[in-house]
Amino acid sequence: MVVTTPKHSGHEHPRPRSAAVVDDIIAQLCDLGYRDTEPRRLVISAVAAQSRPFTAEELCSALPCVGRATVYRGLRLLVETDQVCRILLEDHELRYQLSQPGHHHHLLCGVCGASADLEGCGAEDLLREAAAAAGFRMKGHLLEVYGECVECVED
Amino acid sequence: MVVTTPKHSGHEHPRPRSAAVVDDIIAQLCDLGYRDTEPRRLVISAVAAQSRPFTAEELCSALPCVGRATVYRGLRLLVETDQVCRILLEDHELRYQLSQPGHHHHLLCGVCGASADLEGCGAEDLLREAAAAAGFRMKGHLLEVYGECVECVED
DNA sequence: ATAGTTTCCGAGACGGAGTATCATTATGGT
DNA sequence: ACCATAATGATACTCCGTCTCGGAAACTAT
Repeated sequence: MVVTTPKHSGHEHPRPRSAAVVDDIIAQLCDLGYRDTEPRRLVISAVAAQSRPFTAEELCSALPCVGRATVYRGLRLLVETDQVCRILLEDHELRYQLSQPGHHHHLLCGVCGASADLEGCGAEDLLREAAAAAGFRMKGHLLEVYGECVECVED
Repeated sequence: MVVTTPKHSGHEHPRPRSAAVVDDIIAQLCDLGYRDTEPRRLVISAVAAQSRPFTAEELCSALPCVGRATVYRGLRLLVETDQVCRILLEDHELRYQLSQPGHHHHLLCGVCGASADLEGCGAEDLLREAAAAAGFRMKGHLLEVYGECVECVED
């Protein structure tokens, strides 16, 4: 089942099909010196098939023929290479999602579990200033926004 | 009501007297229907004695004569009653700190581990707007700021 | 191709962090 | 003092992720 579930947004450059996504990511990993392996492809493929932020264990269940350690390793590699981002829910549950590289935050729906990207919200500068006012040099931050998405608000 | 003078004689910390802090928190808990117990006082006292955000396990080590489960329960109670706040480090380590009640964020120094409160930074409104622009109704958020504190920057 | 080198895999052991269980004890209202 | 019940503490357990290590697969050089 190759289902590319489009996300909320409007202007979207045509998302390659799942197979292409896998090839693309594998290519990038190869450039970094990592090998092109079957289990790795399966992990990437499963990640790409998710329409919602997912947990590592969910991924393991979705890949019964791939070792648990391999799934975790693959996931970690994808996070380190900025192909997948980590999402922290309100209850501190850790989830993952395929992401466009680059710094961004997430709007997370507590009802349906959907996530939407939030970019260029300008909060960074504000925080850096506020931190500086306290003699603090900001070097990073963690930000997740919780609430309800359009569909769930309407119900 | 009996006000037990806590802790065996010894060194005092330069902050408001630990005993008073303990009595105050215990009083609030009693108002909520919780009992005034010795282990509970020990936990609160140990929490109040910390000068930096601490982990639950650190607290357990600091209280060898209090059961681990009791320390965790006490900590959870303090968080639920808004006496103690949770702090999430960059590596996702969970720490705690005695806090003034009310919503606020933390500036966390990655060098010395110190934390400073950040209030009224205005980021909330900005986020709410940005979320609304995506048809998202914001109901909460998680925000931690990482960097270096004054002293550590100066070194 | 073939051999050699190195990464990667998978099964399971392991470890940290927090919760559940449950018999026992302590607390506080009467 | 009595007693219902909240709290404690030892420990078992779950969950999630990493580590270990022998064997397999993938790239490299020949």
